[in-house]
Amino acid sequence: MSQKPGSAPTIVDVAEQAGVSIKTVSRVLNHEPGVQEATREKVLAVVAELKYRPKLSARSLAGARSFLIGLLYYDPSAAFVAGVQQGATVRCREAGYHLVVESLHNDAPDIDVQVERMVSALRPDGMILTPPLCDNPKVLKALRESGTPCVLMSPGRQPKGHPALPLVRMDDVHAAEEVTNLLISLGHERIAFIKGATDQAASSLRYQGFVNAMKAHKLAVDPELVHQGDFTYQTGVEGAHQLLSRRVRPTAVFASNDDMALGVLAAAQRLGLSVPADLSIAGFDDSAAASLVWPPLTTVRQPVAQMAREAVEMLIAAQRGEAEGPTQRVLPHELLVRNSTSALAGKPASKRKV
Amino acid sequence: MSQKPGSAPTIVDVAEQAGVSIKTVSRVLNHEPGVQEATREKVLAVVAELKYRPKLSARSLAGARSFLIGLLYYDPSAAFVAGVQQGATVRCREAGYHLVVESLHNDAPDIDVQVERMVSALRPDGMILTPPLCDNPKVLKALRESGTPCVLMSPGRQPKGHPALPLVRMDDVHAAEEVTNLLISLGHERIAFIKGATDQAASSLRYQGFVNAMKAHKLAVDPELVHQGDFTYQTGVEGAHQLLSRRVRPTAVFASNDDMALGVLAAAQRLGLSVPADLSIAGFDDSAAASLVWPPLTTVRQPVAQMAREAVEMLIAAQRGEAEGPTQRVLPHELLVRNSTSALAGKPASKRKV
DNA sequence: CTGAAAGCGCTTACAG
DNA sequence: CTGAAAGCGCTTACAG
Repeated sequence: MSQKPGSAPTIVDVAEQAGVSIKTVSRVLNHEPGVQEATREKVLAVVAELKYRPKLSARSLAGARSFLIGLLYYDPSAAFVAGVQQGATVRCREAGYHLVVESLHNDAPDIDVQVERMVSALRPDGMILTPPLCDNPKVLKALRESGTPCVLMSPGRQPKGHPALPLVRMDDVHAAEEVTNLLISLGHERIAFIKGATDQAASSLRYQGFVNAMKAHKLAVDPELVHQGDFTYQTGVEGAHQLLSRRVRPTAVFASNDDMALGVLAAAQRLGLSVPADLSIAGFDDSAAASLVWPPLTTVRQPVAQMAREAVEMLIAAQRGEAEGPTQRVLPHELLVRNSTSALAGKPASKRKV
Repeated sequence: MSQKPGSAPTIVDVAEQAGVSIKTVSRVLNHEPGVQEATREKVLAVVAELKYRPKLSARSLAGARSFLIGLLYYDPSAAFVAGVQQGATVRCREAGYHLVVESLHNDAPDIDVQVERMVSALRPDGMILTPPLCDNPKVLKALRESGTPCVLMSPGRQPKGHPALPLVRMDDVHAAEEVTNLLISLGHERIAFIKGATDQAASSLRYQGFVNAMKAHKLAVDPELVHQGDFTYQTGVEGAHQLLSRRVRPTAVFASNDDMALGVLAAAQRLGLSVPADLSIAGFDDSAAASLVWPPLTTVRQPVAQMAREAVEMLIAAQRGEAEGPTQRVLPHELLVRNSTSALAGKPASKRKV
C-alpha cells in the first residue's frame, strides 16, 4: 500500500494502486464517459478496498461545484422546517450533496450581508428559501447578485421586474375550495371564515378558495362571518368569540390554519359547545397538534417534504444543465377529514351536491 | 485594481492592494498575533473595500479546519430539532462556522456507512448528536474511528469501555421532582404516573424523580397508578382509561411527556371529566401543542436552544485547544405552571409543605 | 514583525 | 480511451 497509515487515502493512492492516472480515477468517480469498462471496474474495486472518499473541499476548490445546498428559513412552524429538511436531506444524500442550514431573522437590517457572507464563504450550488424569506427582496437581491441559483418554496407574488424564479408550491386556492366543499356537502350554509396574516401570501389564496366554493354553491359570504386573524392561536380564540356571538351563529368555522382552528376549538369548548355536534371546525396545515386534540381536526396536509425534495432536484438538474421538468411546480395536497366536522343536525350529509 | 472583474476577490488581490504578502493577510484574517497594528488596519481596510471573503473550501483544504459543524438527528419532535438548530446556527454564524444537517434513520442497517461517508466527505470540525442517535453504538463507533469530535445532547448512559464523551443535558430527575412537588403542594396525594418508552434514557430518569418526590413526602407510589407508555399520544389515552377506571381514581396524572399528557387530557374530556377541576394533568417538554390546548398544560421546558449553543461552543473551543469549561454540562430547565393543574377540591393549595 | 515556497487533493483545459 | 501539467485559494512549516 502506498497509502500512508493514519491519513485518509487520496486520489493519488487510488490511482497508483489501480495503475492508472489520477485523471482516470476522477473520470470514473464523476461518471464521465470515455473510460474502458475494465478500467472502470478496476478503479471502482480499489476505491472500495481503500474506502476512498473524495474530499469535498478539494473538489469544490478545483471544480465548479461545491456539493452544498443551502436552506434559509425563519420561523415557519417547526413542523414545516422539519418536513423540509426531511425531504431535502434525503434527496441530498442520494445525490452526494449536503444541506447547510441557516436560521435568519426576516427583519434583521443586515440580512443581505448575512446572506452574502454565507454564500461567498460556502459557494453553495443552490439555495432553498422558505416563507417568509422567499418573499424578502433583500434576500432575493443578495442571492441574485451572487449568482446563486434558488428555488422558492410556497412564495407569494414574485417581485416584478425580474425573471420568474423557480419555485415549488401547493394549490392553496384549490385546497381551500375542497375544505369549503366538504362543509357544504355536510349541509352547512352559515360557514364562518378566519383569515390569516395579511402579509402572508397563503392568507388571501385560502380566502379566495373559500369564496370561490361558496359562490359556486350560491351561498352568501356574510361579512359578519369573516374574521381577520393572523395565523396565531390567540386570534382563533378571538375570532371564535366574535363569530359565535352573532345573532344567528355559524354552524361551521373554517380557520385558515390549524393554530387558529385550535383556538376556535378551545373557545367553543369553553363556551360549552360540543364539537362537531354544535359546531364543525376545519383547519389547514395538518400541524402535529391537529391530530392530538379531541376531536382531531379536519385539515389539509401540505406535501412539504416532497416539495423540498423537488427543490433539491431542480437545483441539481439546473447545475448539470439538464432542464428536467418545469421550474414552477405545483404539488398535490391531501384533504384530511377527521372528527371536528360532521353533518349538520337535521340535514343529511348527502343533501347537497358538491 | 488587480482584481479581475466578474470573479470574486482572492487573498492575492487583497495582498497586492494592501502592499503586503498573502501570508500577512492570512495572519490578520485568522487573528494571529505578531502583526503590526498599522499593517493590520491597512489589510482590514482593503478587505472591507473589496468585500473579500475567504473561500471555505480553500481554507479547509489547506488547513486543519473546515468551519463546518455537523448535526445528526432522527425523529425527535420537530420542536426539538427546531430549537437545536436555532441555537446552533446562531452560535455558528457568530463564530464563522456553518451547520450541516443530516436526518438519519436510527435503525438503518448501514447507518455507520452513512455517517462515515458524510464525515469523510465533509471533514466537519465537530458533530452534534441528538437522541436517539447519541445513544446509537454504530454511530458513535463510526465517529470515533474517524476521529471526529462529538457532543451528545441529552444522551442516556454512556457506553462503557470508552472515555466519557462531552455532553449537554438538563436534569430530568430534578425536573420531574419539581412537577411532582407542585402536584403535592396543590394537595394531591393519589398521583398517577405514565412512563415513557423503555429504550429512552429520559423515561427512567423522570420516573425516578417522581418516585423521589413521592417518597420525600411519605406518599405511597401505588403500582396500580403507574402506567407504562411509550411517549405517544395513543399510550396517553390508554393510560388514562386504565388509570381512571380504578376503584379510587387518581386526582392528578403526571404524564412524562406532553404527547401522552395530551392523550390523558383528551380521554378525560371524553369521559366527561373537567380538567383541572376533576383531574389535574402535568406533562413534560413544553411542546407547541401544550400551550394550544385548553386548558394549557403544566409542563417543563427544556433549554434546547441553549444546549445546542453550548454544544457548538464546546466543539469550537476544543478545536482551538482551549479547555474552556466542563465537557459535561447540565443546563437549567423551567417549570411552567399553567391551567391543567389546580388545587385539590377541599384542600387549600398551601396545606402541604413542599 | 514579515515573506517566499511548498503543498493540501482535487478538476480543468489540453494533448495524444 | 488515457495522461501530464497547471491551477483552484488558501495555510503550513520554515526563514530571516
